[in-house]
Amino acid sequence: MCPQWAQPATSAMPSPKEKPEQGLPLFVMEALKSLIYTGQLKPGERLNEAALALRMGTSRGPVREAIRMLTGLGLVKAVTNRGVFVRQISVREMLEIYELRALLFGFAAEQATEHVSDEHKQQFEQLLTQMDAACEAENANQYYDLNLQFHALVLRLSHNQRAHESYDDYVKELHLFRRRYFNSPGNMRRSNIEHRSIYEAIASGAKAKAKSAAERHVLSGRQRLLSSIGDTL
Amino acid sequence: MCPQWAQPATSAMPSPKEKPEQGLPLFVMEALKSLIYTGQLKPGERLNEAALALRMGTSRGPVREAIRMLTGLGLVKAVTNRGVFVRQISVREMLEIYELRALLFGFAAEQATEHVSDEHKQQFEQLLTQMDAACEAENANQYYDLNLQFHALVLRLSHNQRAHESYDDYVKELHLFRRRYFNSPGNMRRSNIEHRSIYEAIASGAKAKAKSAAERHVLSGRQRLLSSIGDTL
DNA sequence: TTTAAGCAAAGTGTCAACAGTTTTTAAAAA
DNA sequence: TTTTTAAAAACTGTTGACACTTTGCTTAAA
Repeated sequence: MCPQWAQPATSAMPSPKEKPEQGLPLFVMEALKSLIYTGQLKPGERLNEAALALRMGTSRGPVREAIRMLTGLGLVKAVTNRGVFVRQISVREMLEIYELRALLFGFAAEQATEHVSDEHKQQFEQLLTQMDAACEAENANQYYDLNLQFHALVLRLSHNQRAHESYDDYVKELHLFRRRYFNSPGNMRRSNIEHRSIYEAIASGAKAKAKSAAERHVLSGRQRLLSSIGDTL
Repeated sequence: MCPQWAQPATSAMPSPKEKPEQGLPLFVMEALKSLIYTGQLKPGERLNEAALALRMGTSRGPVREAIRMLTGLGLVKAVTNRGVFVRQISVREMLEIYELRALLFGFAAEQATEHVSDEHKQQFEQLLTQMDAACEAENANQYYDLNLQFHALVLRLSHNQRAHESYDDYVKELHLFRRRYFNSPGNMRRSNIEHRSIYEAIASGAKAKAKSAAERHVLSGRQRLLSSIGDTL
């Protein structure tokens, strides 16, 4: 469900040499974030300060500061004298977040009807055909990437930067859900049909329709995820 | 617009003695948060590590870690080799956040129609009469406090914990807006009329009406704030 | 008087050492 | 074999010191 998972899962740790003078803690934080999102650090797992410091080529100080940033971001949870652990979200939380994501995406689609230009329409159509192609090729990684772009375009057209940020936060949070999720070709096709109806509503200026179609799209995605959990339970 | 601002602005710093064994960084972070929300640390102001450490009775380490948590929370912004500064939000950001807050509150009110019980209705009515009383007494602090409780009750009845958290985050973020805002008696009265119509819609199970009334309420609040800015510009 | 260079003060960035707590291991008793 | 107890190993928590950067001030030249 995430493009960067496609990369070979080698220890793609940014070289400690290239410490872009922008702060060691920030550098370490990005590295940790990447470790979490790529699944090299799994939900529930503990972060060992000394080991991480060694791996990053720094002392424990900057590592601790990076970890604190992550607690602020809600990616990890600290327990006193015990360590910090990668956050794990429950099914209930997952459902709640999907609902908020649907709300936000519906809002964005609604607003997008007022800001979409011919140029944007071209971008939309290009994305849609590319996604169709990815469906045919059953290329889940590429589909996921294009899917992200589609959603990002809608959010951008909402002309509410904060909404875009919140939406991205929710999506990232959903990555902390226990299990990797892989789109089946059938799911991808169904999903792209929904994309098309969202786009058409936006392009034709049908505010209410765009909103409800966008909301339903996210909720359908939730349902697809939910049933794929049921399968593996 | 905020209850804790009512407290005498003495250096109400939690005594460094009572370090509840839950972590010094967390303790310091709470203290800093309080300093920011009470306005003792104003938006744009720099946080001096050494001075804060002295004030908190610790070394710079825990203070730095606390500050990092705040950067993760978005309350402060760090600039390398220069220090960290209390975040300042622009008018544009303020407007955007209000819009999201409206969306969320509308959603909560809509959902609340499905979970409201007789007991809750009693709580609502009590809050509303108390707010009426606060209007009469022109007690802005008390009104603000009750107002918070009213909103919290709606959010609680949404049965979406994450929505409640996001809503609170938005409200807190709005505190970083440049200027303190004080409710005029007229504003309080208008606001409470809106509260009543929200409650009545929720109590009668009118989903759509509850939603739109709640959205409009927040947007009206934004408008009231906006015009109070215009006055002082 | 104004501008520029250099110096001092203040502050942030990083680290290694030490203190206290938790977890693991091992040995002894039941 | 199972349970208890005790020592040790592994970590987290905190601190003071030191390096480097920025800022402000002083002095000297234009």
